[in-house]
Amino acid sequence: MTEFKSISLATQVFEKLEEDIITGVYPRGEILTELKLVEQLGVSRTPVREALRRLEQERLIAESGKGSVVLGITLEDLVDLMVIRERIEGLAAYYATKNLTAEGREELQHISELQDFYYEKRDLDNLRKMDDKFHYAIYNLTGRPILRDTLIPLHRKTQRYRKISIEDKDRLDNSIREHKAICDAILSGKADLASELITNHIQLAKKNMIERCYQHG
Amino acid sequence: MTEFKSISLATQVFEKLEEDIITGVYPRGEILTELKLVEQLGVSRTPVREALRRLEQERLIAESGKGSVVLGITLEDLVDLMVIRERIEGLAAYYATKNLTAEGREELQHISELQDFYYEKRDLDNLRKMDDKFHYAIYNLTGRPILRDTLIPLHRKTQRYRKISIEDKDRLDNSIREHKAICDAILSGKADLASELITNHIQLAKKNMIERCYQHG
DNA sequence: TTCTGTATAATTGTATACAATTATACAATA
DNA sequence: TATTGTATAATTGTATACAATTATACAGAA
Repeated sequence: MTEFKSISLATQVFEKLEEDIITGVYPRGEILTELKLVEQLGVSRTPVREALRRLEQERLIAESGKGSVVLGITLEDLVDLMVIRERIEGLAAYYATKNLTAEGREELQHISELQDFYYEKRDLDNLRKMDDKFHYAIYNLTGRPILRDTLIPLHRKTQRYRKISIEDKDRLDNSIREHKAICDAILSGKADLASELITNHIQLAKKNMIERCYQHG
Repeated sequence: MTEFKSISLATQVFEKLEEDIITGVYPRGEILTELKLVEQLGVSRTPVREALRRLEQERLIAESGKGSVVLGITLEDLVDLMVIRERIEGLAAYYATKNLTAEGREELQHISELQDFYYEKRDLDNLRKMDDKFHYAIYNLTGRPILRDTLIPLHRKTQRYRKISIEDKDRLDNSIREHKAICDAILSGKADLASELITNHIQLAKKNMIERCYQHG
């Protein structure tokens, strides 16, 4: 049986605001007041407040005397996000390889096939989602909560700029090739190789993102 | 004039619970229900709930159907916390050196002197607090929010095990010496040296913590 | 003008009532 | 005994009233 779970309004509000802040719908500097969000989202203050406290904890907003100010992700932040990932994501790939389970193997293969499927269709939106799924799968397969919970927000916060990056066809092609190579390394138990490949992958992604985004911005 | 700021109950509850979970007052696996906390802390459910949502975001607790289950920090977590710090804290020291301000310089000198003061008095509790202050000062001096906000929780979560570690006199002595050397490097503008020294510092701290804590636990 | 005080409005902080959900105990049934 | 259904209790989810705080505008004094 499929697992059902009613998602609380507080969580829905959090996820919507998180997405909108990360993708820039709410620009840096904008003031979010509880009342405004209550009217805008049609829920009471309680779930709004809980969402705001969680966003604060993620450093996506900050209290500002009057309302919460949106911090969002700057280009300077992007550089740091990628530099940190560059330094620790190899570790995640290493552990994922060492702790690979049968289900993990299947999951990675499934993601790899889906990636091909969306690539054939030139479906950029879903390809970006596959990038999420691919990296999240690795984080989860590590079996190391600290590593996973450190990396997930770092990856998620790059979302806005990744979107811009994969509009570059060359980069998209390379990215998919790199994913495949990493996948192969993990599935064949080559932990050190997986680590090295993912570090290179992030380095290349960083380079492309920064170049393109500094032009756009 | 000194800056006053009334701290909300929600924040006080959060900080107390965070500390108690990290230091093990609430052991891993314990169930926290809102009602229990309301009675225990003498506040209403609203601030308790906000605190719980923030703790969830920090992955110190998790929902469990019935109440929130305490996750806390395991020894395996400790290893990962230190490995990650080992890989990125050098970057923080580098930026702190490059972006050093007059106030930053004063702050570091002040912390260094206070450290000597408490060392003379063999005041372990305050010495641990100086370790916090020293590392937080560096994180803040980077001027890089992502780096700071990634490192602060990683450092804070090691608290319980650091306490055990500095009961070892040799380790305490070395730790203080290492702090001094890092401080000197930053103050004299040697960014690469500061980076290298702090990486070694964390590596040594990690080694000691793990050895001692695996005995204790 | 610039500063200071004060009233007012805007906003957040807290408590609590009630609704909805979920777990639990226990009886009834196969 | 094992399983299912149902009532009950425990718990969380949400809305809202009221309190406290904070920002703002504006008048009056230096």
